[in-house]
Amino acid sequence: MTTIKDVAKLAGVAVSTASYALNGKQKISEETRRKVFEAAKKLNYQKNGFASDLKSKSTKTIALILSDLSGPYYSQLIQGVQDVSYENGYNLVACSSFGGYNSTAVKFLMEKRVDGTIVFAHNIENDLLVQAAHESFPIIALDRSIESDHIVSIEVDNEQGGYLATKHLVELGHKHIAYVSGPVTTHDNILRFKGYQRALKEHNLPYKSKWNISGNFTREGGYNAAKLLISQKDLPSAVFFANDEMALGGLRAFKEKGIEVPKDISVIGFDDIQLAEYTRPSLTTIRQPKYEMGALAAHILYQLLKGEETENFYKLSTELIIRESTKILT
Amino acid sequence: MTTIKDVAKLAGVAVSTASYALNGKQKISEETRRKVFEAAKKLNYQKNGFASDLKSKSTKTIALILSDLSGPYYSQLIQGVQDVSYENGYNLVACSSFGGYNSTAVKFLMEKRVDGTIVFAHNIENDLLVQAAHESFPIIALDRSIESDHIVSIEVDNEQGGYLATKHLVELGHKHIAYVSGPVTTHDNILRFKGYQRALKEHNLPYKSKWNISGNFTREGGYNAAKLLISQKDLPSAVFFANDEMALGGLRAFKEKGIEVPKDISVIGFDDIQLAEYTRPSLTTIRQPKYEMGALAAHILYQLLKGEETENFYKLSTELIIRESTKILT
DNA sequence: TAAATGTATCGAAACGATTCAATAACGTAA
DNA sequence: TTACGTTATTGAATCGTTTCGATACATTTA
Repeated sequence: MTTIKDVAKLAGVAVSTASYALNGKQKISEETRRKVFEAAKKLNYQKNGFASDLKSKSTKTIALILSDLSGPYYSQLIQGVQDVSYENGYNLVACSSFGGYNSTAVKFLMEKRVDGTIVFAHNIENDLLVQAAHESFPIIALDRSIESDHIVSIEVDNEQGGYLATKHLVELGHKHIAYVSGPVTTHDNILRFKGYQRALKEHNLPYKSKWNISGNFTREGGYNAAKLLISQKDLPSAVFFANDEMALGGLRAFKEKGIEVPKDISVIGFDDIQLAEYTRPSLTTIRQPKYEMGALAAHILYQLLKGEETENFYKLSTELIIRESTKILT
Repeated sequence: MTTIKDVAKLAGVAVSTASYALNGKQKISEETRRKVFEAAKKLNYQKNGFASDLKSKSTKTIALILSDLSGPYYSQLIQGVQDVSYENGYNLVACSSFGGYNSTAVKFLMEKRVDGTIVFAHNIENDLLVQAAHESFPIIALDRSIESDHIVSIEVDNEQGGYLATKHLVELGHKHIAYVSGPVTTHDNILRFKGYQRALKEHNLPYKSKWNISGNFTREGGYNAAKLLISQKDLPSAVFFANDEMALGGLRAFKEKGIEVPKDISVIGFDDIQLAEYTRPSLTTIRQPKYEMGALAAHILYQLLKGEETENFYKLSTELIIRESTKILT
């Protein structure tokens, strides 16, 4: 590989001069600048990014860490981050935390290969983030709440979302509302469930534990949960699936058993994934402001990188999207 | 930030000893190893990735360059790349070529911030790839064909796909088959169109230019193209949309005008995007082997990085997926 | 006991850029 | 002519690692 040394030699100038010329940083005569660029072109010179970063201690790049790079779920979030990064003239790379401690994500976090990062990956523990964060390496943690210097947390108000979903069903006249949960220990699930309970209580509806079924946040899980509900004696008149994927599985299960949605049973999901609008019936759900979340995260990160002050906790609210899968109880 | 120097000092050993201990590379006594790790932990030492990369000239990381990070379209491709990368113990980062010459992608390409790269982004020109590729920096170019050292091209057989789609319609008895094209200059579109023409010719069907409408590969474009077809006098009995997005737009246009698919008109797409199976009617289409493409690309890249020989051109074939949007002409 | 062998540790050079402080070159004012 | 200011150029130090070759010391072998 050709280095700046080679360029300098060919151009007949000092290495430092070549560097100044190439970066346009200091007064360099038109004449030598030309010579340097000519030499660089002739040698097909390209600077070594590492060497440059090492010296200048800045990469003008941030990383977005996701638990799964390939998830269509993230698409809008990424868009938000991307747009704001572009505006700020920063580079963006995405990497996955798949593989836990050996993952690309952890490598980027620990070895500071970027100027800062946005983390949306629950398989990375809080401790690790706390350890990695630093004055010169701010971290934005999405969908969790961490109390630590140089870390800003952004959460969607899952409790409010759970409440909204349940309230919608209640207002349609439903009194028997099942809740299909995600993994019971997850932050998201706990809060959504809390919102569900709050709405029930507020409307004086009893909570029945037999209507709380675990679905694991997967399509398959939702399918099985719905099957289980059906096989129990009295079917509720509405089901709140704690995410859309599970709701999709649920819709399939109901269809297979000849139970019509929304005629026989109302279904509501959570997330508003892209597919939600294309299912038959289309899915009523709680929209998470994903684009906004990404944009906000990036925005705050750039503020921190500029040394500005910010809050260290933000909460975004959700929105009820009414489609065809819920209707008034007759 | 604390450096290895600090660690060495605290542990009372030489810098080189600390490095050996931390990396487990050379014989180091249990005693000093312990001292070094203790010091590192106490100081919360984390190595500087740049410095390390600079010296060792390898990052154990590859980049996947996409024209749009957020596109759900890429999901399976990414999955393929990710799986193979994980098997090979390499790190993967994804970056976008949005922004052209100022994009993150170009920075990664030119400054060699990774060991090699897979490029699936048409807004990066061949010349740039040729310039960036190097013995120590192999590039896999997807969906285009480049003749150059250290670049391997992988293409989906678009011509065959176009042929397959058209043949399917012909075999269903259709004689009047429209083609809704993408941007006319794009590689993909040209080949798909070629396949369409070959199938027509092979079955002695005439090609009518009024049935070749431009749809720009977008949903909106497909919608407008379908509208245009409808407003022309004689409607064809089948339409081949050069991608699924346009087909989606087309379906909407037909529905709005009360033209039933597939009763009144058959529709076929190209790509087999995730939504294709959820539209009403679900979409008959040509599946591109995206996962396989990603996996193959990664596989070849790792072969090159190991210094092994490979072909420098690969072609993958497509598959007809029959769903509800096409039927026998009655 | 001296020589040979082996092991753990160390010092210094290197990677390829950036940047500070020093110098050279040159025109201008005194 | 000398002194000075300005501007373009340079040499050398530096960033934080890795790694080569040297060294010191302990152990085995002849």
